[in-house]
Formats: sequence, structure tokens, C-alpha cells
Amino acid sequence: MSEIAKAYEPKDVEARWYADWLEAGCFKAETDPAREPYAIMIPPPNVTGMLHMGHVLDNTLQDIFIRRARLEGKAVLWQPGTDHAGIATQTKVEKQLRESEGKTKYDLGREAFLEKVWEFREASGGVILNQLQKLGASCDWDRTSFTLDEHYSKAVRTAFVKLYQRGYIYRGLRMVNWCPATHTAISDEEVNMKPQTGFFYKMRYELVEPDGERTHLEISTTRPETLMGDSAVAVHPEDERYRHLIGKKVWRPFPRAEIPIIGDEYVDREFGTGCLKVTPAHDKNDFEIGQRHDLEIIEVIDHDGKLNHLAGEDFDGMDRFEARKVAVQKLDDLGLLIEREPYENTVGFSERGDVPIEPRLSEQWFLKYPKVEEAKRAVEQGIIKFHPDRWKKTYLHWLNGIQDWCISRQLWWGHRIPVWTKRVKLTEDNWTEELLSWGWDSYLKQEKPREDFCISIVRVEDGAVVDPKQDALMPVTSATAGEYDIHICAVDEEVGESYTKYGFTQDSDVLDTWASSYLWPMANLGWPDPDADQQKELDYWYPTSTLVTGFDIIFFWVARMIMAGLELYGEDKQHLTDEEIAARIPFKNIFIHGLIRDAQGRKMSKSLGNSPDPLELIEKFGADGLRFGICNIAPTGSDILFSEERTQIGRNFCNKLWNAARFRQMSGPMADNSSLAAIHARIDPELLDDYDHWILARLVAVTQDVAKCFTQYDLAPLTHHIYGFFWSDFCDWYVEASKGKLKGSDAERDNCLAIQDLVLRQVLQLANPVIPHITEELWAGLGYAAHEAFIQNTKLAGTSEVLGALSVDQSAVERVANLQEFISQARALKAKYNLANKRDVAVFFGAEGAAARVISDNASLIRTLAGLGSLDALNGKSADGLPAAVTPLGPLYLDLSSSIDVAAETVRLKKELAKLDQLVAAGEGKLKNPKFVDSAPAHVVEGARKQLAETTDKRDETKRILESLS
RNA sequence: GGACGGGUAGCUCAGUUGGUUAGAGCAACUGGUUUACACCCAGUAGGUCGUGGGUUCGAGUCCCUCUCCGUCCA
Repeated sequence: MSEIAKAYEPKDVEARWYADWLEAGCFKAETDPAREPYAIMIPPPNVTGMLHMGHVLDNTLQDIFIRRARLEGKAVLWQPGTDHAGIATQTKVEKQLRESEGKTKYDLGREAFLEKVWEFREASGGVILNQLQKLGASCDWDRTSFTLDEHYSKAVRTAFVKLYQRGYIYRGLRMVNWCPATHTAISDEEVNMKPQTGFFYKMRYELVEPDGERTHLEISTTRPETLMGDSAVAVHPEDERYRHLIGKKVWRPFPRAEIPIIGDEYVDREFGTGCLKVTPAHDKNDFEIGQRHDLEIIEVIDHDGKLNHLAGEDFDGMDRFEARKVAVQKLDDLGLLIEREPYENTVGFSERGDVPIEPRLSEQWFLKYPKVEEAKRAVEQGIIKFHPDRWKKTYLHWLNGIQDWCISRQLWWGHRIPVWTKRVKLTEDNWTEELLSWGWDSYLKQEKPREDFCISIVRVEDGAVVDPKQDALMPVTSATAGEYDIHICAVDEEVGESYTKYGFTQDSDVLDTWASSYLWPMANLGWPDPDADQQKELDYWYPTSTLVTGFDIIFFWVARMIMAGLELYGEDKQHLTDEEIAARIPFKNIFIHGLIRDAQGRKMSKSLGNSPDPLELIEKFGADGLRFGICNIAPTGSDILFSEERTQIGRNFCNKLWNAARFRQMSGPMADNSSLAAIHARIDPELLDDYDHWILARLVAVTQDVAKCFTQYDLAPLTHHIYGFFWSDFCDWYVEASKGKLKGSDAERDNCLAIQDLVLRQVLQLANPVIPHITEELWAGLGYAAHEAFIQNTKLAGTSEVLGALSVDQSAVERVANLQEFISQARALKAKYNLANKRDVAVFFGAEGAAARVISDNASLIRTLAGLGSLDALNGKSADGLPAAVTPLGPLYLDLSSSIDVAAETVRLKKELAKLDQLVAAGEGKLKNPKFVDSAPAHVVEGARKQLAETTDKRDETKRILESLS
């Protein structure tokens, strides 16, 4: 440290070291067979996103793992990159376009619009990566990857083609979750259920043929705006009230039409009136009922949430929510509305558009999840471990109820589905022309199926796939004639494009972003077609070590990555052994952390304005301060309540560290700190006093505690251990205790400084993963960097190395505990008499024998730490009337020149005595109980005896002092 | 409705397989420039560990009941 500032100024220190690390290539990942590999793939942030507190937490934790691994001598890879974030990015650009030019994407057309998105990405992409650098993230930036990079896109297409070939991907007309705001289908996982207060409407449908007692059926619904799409009314087939009506008809009020009454067991007799209107086009369950009863599907709501002409002239073009009001009004006008009562139900909202989703029938691509059983087994068998373990339940629960994944999105920004399609009407006459022109025959004749290309033909009528072996459609007969969709599925876009001349067109949809990011671990290392170097990398780094992420994307990402790895990494195989699972999984450990909320526990959001800007926090507290702070408040639970106030601890800790180092420099000459051995060589074991032994014991303990955080993947206590040891043990006690010794002989002083250097060195290593910049600065400043320029290149000293040949005297450790109690009591006594800051107070101690020896051996230390002018043995003199305290080292008395407040002191001591009496009684009771003595383990009984003895002493002593006062 | 997590000091949280007299940080209060640090130091106060029961020599910890809060899934 060239200049010694009183307070730590992180700003230039952090910038300087980050630049040095980059320049020296500290973050470069290189395979090294001699070392154990340690790899983390960053959860790629949205390319156009901005750093928020969630990123800070997630990436700080990753950096901690990564830097610790480097210190442990592992070869380390931290892969950075960004995600193209389909809907989010496209929506942003569309909004921009609307606001700046008043245009829609359709005005521009697909190609020009995509150019705009790329421009936007160029402008804002990478910002977040720079922000991560400000945080100190030690990613190998040369490897920065983007999910729309050419190599990555190829991996995405390859995965698609392979899954398609293996029968996991299909196209079909299904009910999907439609987002009317972003005009795309979304997956089940992107729908958030929200409780809504609305109305439950009861209305009447007129029977076409009244049954005598009844002219109408009463029907309940929450969505009257869909009634124009009703194609039946359903009742439970065993419902006595209605079953005679099954097969009859009712009038749909508008557009007025006769629709059948059907019986279906789906209907809940208890719910509402027990009559259900069935709208197959706009409700998932109704759709299924419709399928069972072959009902007409009448789509009255369009892609943008507006009603169309099928709903009738009045409704054509009307928004669905407006239509609800109008429909109700109309029912009322017709005298068909019976009542409406407030009703609370849950409604699915689009995560992106934040509007109620519209169940809608549409043609989409679906993925039947592969290797679900293996994905479960991987976690059940512990081949992949969740930390904390309990998250595996969430994971397994989801896999148990898993539904096919709608992977197509009606967007332009993303990976366009690599399928070229043509619909043909095959007849006995035209099939030669239709099938041979583009080469169906030669495709069938190929000897070995190509992995990157396939063709399939699907009969439109029922979605049946033509089996090329059994039924190649050649020749087409009267039985097989009909409409067919021909899908050409190709990894290589040029190959796919070459079919356009035969009338094929590429599917206009893109893939769900998660259907690309699920390849992240493997695609970044060169899958699917690695060159020799990439193969080496894959062999070395894959499966990666740890995935660090929030619990909110266990379904979205974590589980899907696992299934993708199991299915795609390696040969096509139906079932996998445990060994094969272990080789294919993308990561071995999953570290799950909570989500950051504000101090009141609310989600951070832009609209609430409760989301602090991490860069401002870095400005204020330093990156290290923020890292330490966020790590310090991150419990293992699911929520992390963030407040700036609570983050200060990080800055304060850095400042403490800084000042301790500063004090070390001021305390005496710097000596050889170039290696652990050099420091050990400066320590003369003969000169070690009790305090030295104690701090060494604590140093070993904290080294162990910190190591345990990593082996157990429990980072919550990490900063607490470091903080407690450094601040409370080292600074508050050891350094304070050294202050006396530093004035002693040169040998004493140098020995003490060597111990301090040893402790500081170890603390810098232990804390480096959390606060890399300041530790690096001090590492250099205190002379630890003589052989290696950076901490990360030194080997972290473990519990066996940190002491070298030194051995710790455990009895000294115990003596120090007693001394500290003695000193604290002396301080407390002084404080009670408003003498806390007087340093010339006289104190007597009453102990004799061993305890007295401990006191006299450490007299100068006690005087320093308690701020005493003198500390003498009572030696039989009377201490009657003096304020006193009882300690494990006997009683101590404050020599007050002025008279004390006897009454107040008596009250205090009486209270104390009562407490001690209680404790003694409890202890005696316990030890008198033969069951306790017999069945409790020996050390517990022994401990109880010892404690009782001490408490009894203290009680007796207190009693005596109390008596002496009166 | 199901699953999971939680209820410990004013606040936010620790608390290992049950085992000495339940801890920390912040906030509060008192006093303070002592050879680093006021982003500091010394001290004080504050808890029937959500409720009720059970097991045990011994329960914050294990079992059961109830209750409240949160999250996810239906």
C-alpha cells in the first residue's frame, strides 16, 4: 500500500485490479489434466437487460464458488453469455417502434424488423456484461456466448431435428395458452394464476321443446362473452334433474341457434346450477368435452382478444372485456339474465403481457419431454444434487405431472423453426409428380438416415405420420389418397431453403427461448459437432460442476436442461444406466438461492420503484461491500429481504479489514511475508503466550468453518464466520491484546507481528472469494504477493497447513476464555460507575492459587484491555463495601475512592444472587437425578458438574459480597 | 384442495445427530477520540423459541393437534 488512506476507498482499487486481472488473463479457462476441473455456466441474462439485485446475488454466489475453486487449485471455467429473450426483447423493440415511428412490425416486414432488433441488441447488448464486470465477476469473457450466435443456433436446430427424428416433437392443433397482448402462444409455465374478483352470472337458455314443467335451463358462467361460441349445454348424465333432457336441444340466445344438451361426467352437479355451457373453442375442458361429443368448434375470439363476425354483428371487432358487458346487457334485455353475484376465481395471466390468457385452439409445435424417468432418477439417486436438498421435491413434483411443452412462439425474434412444409392433395394420378419432384423416393432409398435431416409426411385428417418403411405412400391408392403435410426438417438452413423451389415454405414461428437455453451447458462447449479442441473441452468440463440459480426457474430451465442433456448428449438411446446418466447430465450440483425482495418483503418492481440500482450501490459501498453485504443477508429460505441499511455491513467490514492492515503496517517493520513458510519461520514457538495460542486455535477453526460452507454448499454462514472471527476475535481481542506486547522487546514484538501476518494472510485468502478486490490490494500491500502476482495463484492454506509446525496449547485456549470473562466483568463494573473511559482505575482480585497465577501472568494484558491503572491481589485485605463482580477467575473489586451507592449495589447483587440460586438449584436437581447421571453421555454429565461448581462458587462469592455491603 | 417453507430479542435471521444457563447483526439506551478504524470502541437492556399436547433424565430441536404467514401446483 503506497498511500494509507484512513478510510478504504474502493473505487479505483476495484477498477485497477479488475483491469489487472483481465490483462493477466486470470479468468481464462484452460483444461489441465493435472487439475480437477470446476465449471459453472452462467444463467444467461437477457441480452438487453440491466443488472438488478437478482443478478447481483446470483453472480456474486457464482463468483464466490469460482474464486474459491481457483484458490483450491482447480482448473476453472466460468462461462458467460446472454440470452436473446424472445418475447421480452421483441416486445421492447415493437414498443420503441410504435413510439418513435408509429409503426408496427408488420409495416416493416419480418426482415427489416429483425434488423431493428439486431440494432437494438448491438446498442444495449453487452451492457449487462459490463455491469457484471463492475461487480467483479471473474468470467472467462473471451468465451462470451449469445443464444443467437451461429454456433449456438446450429446447436438449437440440431437438437430440434434430433428430437423430431426421435418422435418427441410434433405439430398439432391443440388448445394452448394464448397471450392476446403479445399475440403468441405460451407454455403452461408462463401462465400465472391470479385470484380475481368478478361475477358469476346465472342465465337462462330456452328449451326448444319445453318438457312440461320446464321451459328453460339455468346456466352459470363467469365468461358470458363466450356464449356466442357455445355449441352445447352439458349436464351430468346421472343428474336426476336433467338427464331426461339429454339429446334434446336448447336455444343459444345469440346468435340464435339450436344447440344440443349432452351428458358428460365432467360436469360437477354441485357447482352452480349443474348445467354447463360448452364453448369448445375457448376453454380447455370444453374443448375436451367437444372432442368427446363431436361438437362444433366456433371460434368467436380472435388472436388479439377481439370478437369476430361469428359472434354476430353486434360483437364483431369488440374487445373481449367490453363484449362481456354487452353480452350481459343483452341477456338482461332478453330477460334471460337471472342474477349476477360477486365471485372470486383464479384466472391465468400471461407472464409477459400481464393480461388474462385466452385458451385458444391453434396449430403449434409440441415437445413430448424426453428422458423424464431418467431425469427423475438422476435426482432421486443423488447423481444430481440440489442444495438445499428440499428443492428436489419441487423438481420431482413437477416432473410427475408434466405435460407436453408448447415450444413454438408466434414471434420473429428467435430461432426460426427449421421445418419447411408443403401441403399436398395426393391422388392416384398425381403422386408420382408430387412425391418424386423433391425426392421422397431418394430419401427413402438412403442407406443410413442422416442425423441432420429428415422428412416426414403427416396425414392432415388425423395427424397420422406416414411410416416410410411400411407405407411409403408409393403408390397412392384410393384408400390413401387425401391431404398430407410434408415436413422437411433440416439443420442446415440452405438445405431447407433449397426446397422452397418445390413449393415448400419455412414455418414462420420461432422456438420458445427456453427451447434454446436448455442446451446452454453443452452448446457452449462445442456440442453438437465439436472440433478436436472442443472435444477436449467437452471431455474435461462436461458435466459441469454447479449450477447457481433461483428457485423460480427450476421448471423453466433447470429441469429442461437436465432432460436435454440426458437425451441429446451422446448416442440416441432409449434407456440410460446410472453411469450413462452421470455422463450426460449438464451439472452435478444445483445451488438454489432465494429471490430478492425489498425490506417489506414485496417483490422488486419498476412500478413500485423499490428496486435499487446495483451500480449506485457499488458506487456507495464498493463492489466488495455490496458482495459481502448481499452474501451476508442471503439466508437459505426462499426470500431475501434487501435493504441498503443491511448492506452497510459489507462496506464496514472492508473498512475494518483495511484499517487492520493499516494498523499492522503502523505497528512495526514489515518482514518476510512472501510465503506461508517464511511467516512460520519468523515465529518462535517459545515466545507464544496464551493469546497467541488462542488466536491460532480460532484461526484453524474459522478455516475449517469456511471450508465446511463450501463442502456442504451452505454459503449462508460464510460471511458470518469470516466477520465474527476477524472482527470479534482478531481485532477486538487479539489486536487489542497485542498493543501491550508491541511495546515489549523486539523479539516479543516481532513474534506478535508474525502471528498477525499469519492471521491476515489466512483471512485474505478466506475472504477473497467474497471480496476479491480489497483482499488483492492488501495481499499485494502487505507483501504476500512476492512469488505470485495474484492471490488466486496461491494455494489456499487448509487447516493442516495454516499452522505449519506450530502446535496449539488447548489449555491456553481455556485460560483465554476465562481471561476474557474477567476483563469483560472489569469493564462492566467500570461502566456501572461511569468509569468506562478512565484508564487509571485500581482493581483488586480475590483469587488465590491457579486462578491468581493466570491473572498475574496476564496482568499487563488485563490492564491494557480493561483499562486499569493497577491490578493487585487482595492478599487477605478486606474488600468490604467495594463494588465487585464474580468471574471464573474469582472475584474482582473496584477500588472506589468515593463511596458507592450501597442501596443500588445491593439491589443489583440481590437480583444477581436470585438468578444464581435458581441456576444452582437447577443444576443440583439435575445431578441428583440418577436417570440423568446414568443415561446422559459422560461429557454432558461432566459439563453439568463443572458448571454447577462454577455457578456455586459464583453464588457463594456474590452472597459474601452482598453481606459485606450491609 | 394438494405440496413445500416459515413463525426464536423491536427488525432481519443463526441455532449441526435432542445435551451445559438460546446467539449474531441492525435498531434502542448509557458512556466515550484509548498506539488502526465514528464505516469506530466499551457497556446496558431486550426472548414463557406461534398454540396445546406427547415422547424423554433432558425438547427451540423429535412426534401429534391447532393456528397464522409465505410460495408453488391444481
